[in-house]
Amino acid sequence: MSAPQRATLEAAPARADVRRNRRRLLDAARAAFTEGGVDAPPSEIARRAGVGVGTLYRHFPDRASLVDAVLGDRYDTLRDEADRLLDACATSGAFAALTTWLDLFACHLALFQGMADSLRPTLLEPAVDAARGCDAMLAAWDRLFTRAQQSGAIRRDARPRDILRAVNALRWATQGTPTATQEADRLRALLLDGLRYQHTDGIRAGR
Amino acid sequence: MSAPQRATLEAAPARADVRRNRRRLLDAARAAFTEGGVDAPPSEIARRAGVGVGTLYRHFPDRASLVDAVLGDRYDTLRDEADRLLDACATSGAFAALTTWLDLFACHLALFQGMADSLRPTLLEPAVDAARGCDAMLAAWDRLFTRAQQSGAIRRDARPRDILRAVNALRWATQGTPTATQEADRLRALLLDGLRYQHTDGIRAGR
DNA sequence: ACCTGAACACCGTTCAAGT
DNA sequence: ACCTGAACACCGTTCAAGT
Repeated sequence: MSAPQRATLEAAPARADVRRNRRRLLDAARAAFTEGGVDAPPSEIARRAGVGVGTLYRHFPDRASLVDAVLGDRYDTLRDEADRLLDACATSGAFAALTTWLDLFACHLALFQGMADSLRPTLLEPAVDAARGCDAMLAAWDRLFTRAQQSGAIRRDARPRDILRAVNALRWATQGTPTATQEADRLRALLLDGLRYQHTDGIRAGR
Repeated sequence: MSAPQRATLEAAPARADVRRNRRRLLDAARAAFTEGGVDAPPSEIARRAGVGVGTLYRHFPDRASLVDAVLGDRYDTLRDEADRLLDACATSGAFAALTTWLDLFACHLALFQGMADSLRPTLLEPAVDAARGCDAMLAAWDRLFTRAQQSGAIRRDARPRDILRAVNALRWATQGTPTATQEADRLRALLLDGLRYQHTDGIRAGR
């Protein structure tokens, strides 16, 4: 009864000026995020958009919803890439598919300053956040990861969500430095070598 | 001329009530950190200590100095442990020494909530913070790490500071969950396997 | 000298008034 | 319905007044 109405309202707001405000807010937020990271002050975003702060809060009740709206269909794209790479496993190998996708994921994390912090609760298990439109992506990653395990490309005693959390964390570790991306890549390569390390003696690393 | 005076003043404040206030502030801060993490509000710390907020700021101008004061000689202890383990390399092996020390480091990071965030700038290179009394520890870690590289226990294309940043980040990734320590241990073990992974074909992991 | 806590500055969010 | 921005709540820091 009310479900279709809500869907319609969310998809296409009634008035033209409301759509225009939403568009302006998204553009302003993207610009502010690019310059100051996802923690850019609401007042600045509203000022850039030429609207009052109240309008910002009316359109996007909390920061997560604003960030997600700016991100748009990025998570869908990442899911599609994961599915595409799953098909490519047969020819290119499961490990290559894994690292290729994680490069894309790392690139996504580097979009704005503060993305790693923003995503941390979402990647926890059980997730603290309601999943922010990235459920499908996470599921696709799980499939890709499981395939790599089944093909013997990576060790079996690792969990898919762990790796995402770790990649996110390694990005966080280097943020704010001029060579952040380069250093995060290096740390990720190290982690991935650990992931494909095959134990020959049954002894766990560490203690 | 003025250096000895300053040292004397820092070591033993003139008045008894000043020493008492400092002691109370440290006890209160430790308690507040334990309950609410290192970001515990100054007002709460002052209230617990039974002093005004101004007294807190007089004794500890910024939060980093308060955290470091509460930490006390922990960094010296960690440095001593690193030196001790350096001597033990001959008998127990360099890799075991490395992982043992990193376990201690990880344990240190778990002392209070928010420790990872607090330490991140300090572990950057070039360090953003003035080194917070952990220079000696970092130097000792460098020695332990170099020894492990020379003995062939770990790969040569890794940097000591990288690993510390990564271990810090992996702790950050799991903080706030009931099984944070356990999960951080698991991720660290993965990273360490990557660290001792010896390339047999010259091909780097990932692209 | 040192301590106090009101005052100040700042920032995120809400909501009464206006269109 | 939606928009505005002053008002509110909150929190970290400072500093004039007091001891």
